[in-house]
Amino acid sequence: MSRKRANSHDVAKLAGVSRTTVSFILNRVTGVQIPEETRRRVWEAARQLNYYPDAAARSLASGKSHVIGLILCQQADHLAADLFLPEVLRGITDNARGWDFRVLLETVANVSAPDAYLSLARERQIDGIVISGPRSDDQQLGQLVAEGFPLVLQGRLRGADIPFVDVDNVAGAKQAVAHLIRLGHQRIGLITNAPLHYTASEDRYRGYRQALSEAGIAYDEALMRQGDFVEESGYQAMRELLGLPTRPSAVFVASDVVAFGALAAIREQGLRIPQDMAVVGFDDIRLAPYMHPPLTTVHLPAYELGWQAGDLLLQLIRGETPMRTAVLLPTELVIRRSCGARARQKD
Amino acid sequence: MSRKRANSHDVAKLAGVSRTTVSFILNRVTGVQIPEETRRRVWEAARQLNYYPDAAARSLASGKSHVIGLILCQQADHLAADLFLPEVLRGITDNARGWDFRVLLETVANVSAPDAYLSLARERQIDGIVISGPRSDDQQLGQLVAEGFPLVLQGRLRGADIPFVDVDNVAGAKQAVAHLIRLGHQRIGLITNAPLHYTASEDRYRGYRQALSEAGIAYDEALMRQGDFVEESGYQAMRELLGLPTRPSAVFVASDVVAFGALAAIREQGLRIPQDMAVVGFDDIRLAPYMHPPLTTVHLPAYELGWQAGDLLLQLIRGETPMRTAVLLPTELVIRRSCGARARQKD
DNA sequence: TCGTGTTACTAACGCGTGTTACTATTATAT
DNA sequence: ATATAATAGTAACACGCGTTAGTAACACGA
Repeated sequence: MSRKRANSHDVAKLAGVSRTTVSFILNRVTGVQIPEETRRRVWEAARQLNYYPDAAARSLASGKSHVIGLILCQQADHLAADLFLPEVLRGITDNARGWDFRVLLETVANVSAPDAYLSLARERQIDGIVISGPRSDDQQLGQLVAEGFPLVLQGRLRGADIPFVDVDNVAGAKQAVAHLIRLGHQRIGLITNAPLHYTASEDRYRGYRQALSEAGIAYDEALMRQGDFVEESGYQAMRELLGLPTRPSAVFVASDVVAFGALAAIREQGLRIPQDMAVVGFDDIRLAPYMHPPLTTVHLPAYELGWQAGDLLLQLIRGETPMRTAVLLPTELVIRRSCGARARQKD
Repeated sequence: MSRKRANSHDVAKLAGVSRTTVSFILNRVTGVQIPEETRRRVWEAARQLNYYPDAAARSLASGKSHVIGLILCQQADHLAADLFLPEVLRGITDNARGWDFRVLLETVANVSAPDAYLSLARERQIDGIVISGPRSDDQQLGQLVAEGFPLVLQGRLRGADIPFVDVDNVAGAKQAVAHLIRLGHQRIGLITNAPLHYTASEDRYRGYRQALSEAGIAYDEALMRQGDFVEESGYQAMRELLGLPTRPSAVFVASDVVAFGALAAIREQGLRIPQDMAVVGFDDIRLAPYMHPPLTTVHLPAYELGWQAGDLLLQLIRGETPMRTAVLLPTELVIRRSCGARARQKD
């Protein structure tokens, strides 16, 4: 028993064929005629020698690494508050696995660093890249796009014509606010999920305004506050809204995590939810059904988001021209107790 | 302007030296004497040609991929409930980056699949591996260990002598329960974070029993329930404890997520926390300070966990013999409102 | 018998780098 | 003047695979 790794040459020798034939057979190359018996012999030899083709040699020869990069651009705090990452990861790795691709992960706190992830592409370590939470001030992004490197954004970037996968934030927010209006609310506050220069944040803000507009309710800037990803920002924003001369009767918080802080602020004032203040969130994090009260919120298909991003990217890598390079996934309003509508106890 | 990627040969030509010299200079090989002027010329040529060494060729030649694998073995539901993944990822990628290593991520729902991640190692795609949430029935794991492949577990596996990084679950749980005892509680319930065959779960159970034992309180099996990662399991378990003829006056829930379900169950019965039922959790998830009431819990250093796992693995890859192959990170009890001790309002 | 396919392969090149062993030149010591 | 050592490199092999172009053997119809 040799201690050394077997290579395709060893397999070829044992099977009594050439290395070329081994390659043809193990890679299931089509258009080559090889009798079943020979194929069997080669497979058996490979099994016997415990042969695994060397990934580096394969990449070098084929020019493809069979790896895609996933870049997380959120800064530390925001990343930690992203409760969907596990699902997104699962979605993208599941899809990649189906095409024999692997996923390389990189976290990038500072997008404007000279070489945060560009070298991954330049060194040919990856065949394509998914960028989660892209920033418009990202120089490298523009370069990669210009070079025609396969690239998909997870989260939209306004003003750039780059393939992306995102949730329909406008429609989702609109749905949430329309629901509150339907319940009779006229003064509806808004706490955004993040500063408005984030596309998702702006979109949810738009949805809010559209819903108001279509119901003939005037937009009142006094009722709007900007959240900042984390619970604390929701807590603070809500306190401000509660301190208003005439406070709103309902509030749409464009992030469940931020809403979690808002709920705490409302309870702290001794107000009842939803009687004194109705709340609708966004994201439908796992904890939402168990909040106090269970949170009405807009469901976000996290797994699907990752899966679709992978799908789109792999199409680009294969050189296909996808029918849609702009994928907007639908959301769904999940009605629980915090909005005041009748609903089941949990979930 | 040539459209093709530059390779080291091109750089050599432009700088007027041999390819070998280029390699020496760009890789900062020590023990080779080259005047500053030549070095400058080569660096300049590389810059000018926008040269990035090919990762595959480099791996093939050196036998090292400079990539480590991170395998997430939790099944879908449990993975989604793992709120620390982003922090752990950040810890491990941060560390890896410092040594010029990348992180390849794989999710594995079914550990007993014939080749869930083994091929990553066999194909030489990675130089080492971190396995998060290892299972004792994992065949591949044993194989890798037997082959001497650099491997670190994140989460302990009892009965196997494999390098690991984990949090000190026993001490943490003990600390939590001792705190409740100090507050005067005698009948203290336990809801585990997961079934007991999970090492972390068993350890926290042990810590619970140790604390009782040292206080001279008899262990009462009737007060113990097994959680199962998710909120719902905590909700159900708590309902059972509340249905007991004489219910406990406090409960230690060995997971904040599970505790979140338990809190909902307690409130549903109209009981007050902590007056009617004190609660201490485990993990210190971000939402803990904003729960109703803010949850007293055992802080878990997630970033550090990832960082240390990477550190240990990279030592093994470098062929060093780490001074400790068993890393137990300390926890810290964070006192908030749910336990009934006096504390600041938030955090 | 000759030419044309068809079947079942193989020889050999190319991918781009790391690295060892070796050389040519110059400086220094004897 | 000659031996020795330091300096500044280079030639050439190895890494393991994918892939193109080509070939030997045989069948078969004209």
